[in-house]
Amino acid sequence: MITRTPLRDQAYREIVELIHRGDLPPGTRVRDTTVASQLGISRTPVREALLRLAREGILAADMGRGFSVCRLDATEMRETGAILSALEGLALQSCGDIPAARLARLSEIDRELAGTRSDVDRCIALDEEWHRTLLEGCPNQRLRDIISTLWQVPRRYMRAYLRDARRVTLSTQHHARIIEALRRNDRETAARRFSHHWERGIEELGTWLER
Amino acid sequence: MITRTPLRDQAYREIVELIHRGDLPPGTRVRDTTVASQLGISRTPVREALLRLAREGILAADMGRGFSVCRLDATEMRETGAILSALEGLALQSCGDIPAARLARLSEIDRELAGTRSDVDRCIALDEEWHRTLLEGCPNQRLRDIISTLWQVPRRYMRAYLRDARRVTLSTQHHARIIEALRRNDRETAARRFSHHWERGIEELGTWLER
DNA sequence: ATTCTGAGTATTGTATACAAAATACTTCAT
DNA sequence: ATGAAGTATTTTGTATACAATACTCAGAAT
Repeated sequence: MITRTPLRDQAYREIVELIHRGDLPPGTRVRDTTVASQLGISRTPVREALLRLAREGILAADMGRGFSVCRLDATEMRETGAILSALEGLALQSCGDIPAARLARLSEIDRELAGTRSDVDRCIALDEEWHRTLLEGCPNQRLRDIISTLWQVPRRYMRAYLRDARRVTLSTQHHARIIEALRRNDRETAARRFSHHWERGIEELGTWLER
Repeated sequence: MITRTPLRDQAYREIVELIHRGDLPPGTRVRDTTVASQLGISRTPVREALLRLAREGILAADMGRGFSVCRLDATEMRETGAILSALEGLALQSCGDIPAARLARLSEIDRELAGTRSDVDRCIALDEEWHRTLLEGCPNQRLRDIISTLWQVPRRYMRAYLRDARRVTLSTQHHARIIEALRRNDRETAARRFSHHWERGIEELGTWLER
């Protein structure tokens, strides 16, 4: 089956890339004309993508003065963190039994994560892949969608933090303990450890931001 | 402070109204040109509003063939219901103590709800106001925002159900029991009853849809 | 030196134009 | 009548045009 994809979707992905690559640091103004000419398309689909990113909390849209990349803000981070924690918890619950193969894959990701010290981007990608893999079996499509959208927010904070801290604190310990509980099929404990993992992460990022 | 609001926001609200009023029943194609001329504005802000509604799951956007109002679907309803249940639970938890005045207001809404038998729209408005009032003190701005966006989905199902069932089953009993727990400051029980309330509602709508 | 002022430019929000694709309609063969 | 094929008409996605607002920065006033 063939599917033409709208330009706005491609534009969306490109802009997300630009932001996550750090080409557009927090606070930068994003001019639709500039992006449009960079991508070789017109303003219309670019603006549609920017509007979407604004709804997702990545960009700020002020009437009459266009778009800009949101500044990092501890409150916003804590807020989205709390939401993601709850939603990923829900997703984990509704997952059904997690096959051994997937648990093995999770351990595998952790092993690679533990071995990746210097490469910030790789670290974040692996951490996110870990979460995505964990919730792969969640049948609630919409939940998965909301989660992956929301993840864009903490990802920005993690990147800034890791860049700044110069040390990779993404502890794979928590991950390991969660996997351990899942292996025993103790969903209850796994969920509790999962939310604990989130809380610790949010706290770490929060105190760093408020330094 | 004066604030000009973008046309797209006004268009958004108008279209939401159209859908909720039932002028655009599920399955209807929504032509941007038509809406634009109805509202007396151009296609651009209308399309921006439609795109947003598509992201929110109210409209379906198929490449090359525009927008249409989503058909009612039990799975979708259950999915969003589960998410909303979790999120409103989280919001309730992070609310802090709920002042007696607000609890009184909740009872007041329930009283009015119990007395409103025939008017479907009024019922739904009251039910939603009840929820909004309950979570009024939630400091997590973004959470409140996501919740109110997601609410658009169940609202459509409730309307269809109430219209069809001809009887108002929106039991204020559950509400009363939640309020009772909150009066005793027993947040734990309140939260449990709250999620139970959601589950029952979802189930009722689900079985009706699958009739 | 700093703050105002205002012309000139850039950028935005919205309207319109246009080409491609989807839909509706007509015509003709069965 | 019914259905296929081809043509006209909408409608869509995207590009461009335009008017209004916001920014820039040189020069005047304090």
